[in-house]
Amino acid sequence: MQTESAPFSPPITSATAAPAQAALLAWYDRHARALPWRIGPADRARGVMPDPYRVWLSEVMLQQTTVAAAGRYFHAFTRAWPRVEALAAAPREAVLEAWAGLGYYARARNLHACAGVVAAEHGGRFPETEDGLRALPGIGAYTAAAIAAIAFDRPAAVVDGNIERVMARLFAETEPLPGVKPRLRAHAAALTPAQRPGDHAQALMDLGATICTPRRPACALCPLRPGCAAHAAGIAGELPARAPKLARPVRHGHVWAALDGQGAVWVVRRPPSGLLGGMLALPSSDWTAAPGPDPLPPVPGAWEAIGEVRHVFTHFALRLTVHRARIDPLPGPGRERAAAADAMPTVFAKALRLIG
DNA sequence: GACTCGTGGGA
DNA sequence: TTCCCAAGAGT
Repeated sequence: MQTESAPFSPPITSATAAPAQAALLAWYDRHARALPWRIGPADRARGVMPDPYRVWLSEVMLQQTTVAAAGRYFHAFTRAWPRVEALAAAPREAVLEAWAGLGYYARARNLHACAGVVAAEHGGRFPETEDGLRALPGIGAYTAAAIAAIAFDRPAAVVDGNIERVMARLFAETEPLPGVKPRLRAHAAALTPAQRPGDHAQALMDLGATICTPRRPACALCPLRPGCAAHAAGIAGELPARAPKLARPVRHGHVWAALDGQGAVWVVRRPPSGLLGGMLALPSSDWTAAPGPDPLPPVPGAWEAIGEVRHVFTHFALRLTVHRARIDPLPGPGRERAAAADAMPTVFAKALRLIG
């Protein structure tokens, strides 16, 4: 039933929330992105609901991560572990290896821990309430609300970066992030409908990803334009405001690639928490602020410095001097080089590419 | 509230 | 090249 939305104009209030919600859902019915983990609006209207396991898995993968990057990993994970019980039963090392390259590795550690709790303490079923979900490892305020809304159609106020941006513009909130977050959350909660809350949340995220974009928003195509205070003021593209960001320091370090005669490379496992925690790696020095003299290699040998790898983490940049030597037999566990690169965080994969 | 914690793609 | 930042969580 396609109804002409009633007129609404800024500021959106309880009196005009309903027309805005209707306009948004009508737009979503026509323009929803087809995503591997999503049940589209047409199927949902027929009562088809998504698998909570797949919703959870996708939401964790999508934390601070693009849809394009998460897609490949989503297919690999669902193929290897189709259900939460299978993921819970998998060795931790296998899960971390499958996550290698996707970043923010605490997500993988928490993912495996969460699967264990759901399988062991909840009979393999995800809790349906925000509070129940929020208590699980790796599920914070956003992810709990997203799963509750998308998987269980609960009217939870879902607030991610997209929705923060949409709310900042819709209500012309000019105070910078992160201080303005509580106000944006309140707006999102007030706009959450009792009907189709899952589609509403996904509609706002799609709108933020395709129309209400960070730069040069396509306001001409936006179903919420009639009620958008920022558009009315001509400042949509400038919101949300953000606190100025700090410079990124540079750190320096060394990695050693010990190779045997069969093309295997010596691999180590990093400490279980902290940066790249629990991940497979090449032996490396501490990473320090100044490029001091070459430290002692982890084993004696004919080490040769063959180049430098540059890599950027969230809060610092890294320059690693890469050393190579023939060490046979290896001093510890080895792995074929291409397979090792696939199982390691990107900074070590770069070093392995360098040694050719 | 302020830090820590990855990566790749686009402008 | 450089900057921005994308479906945030844990401490």
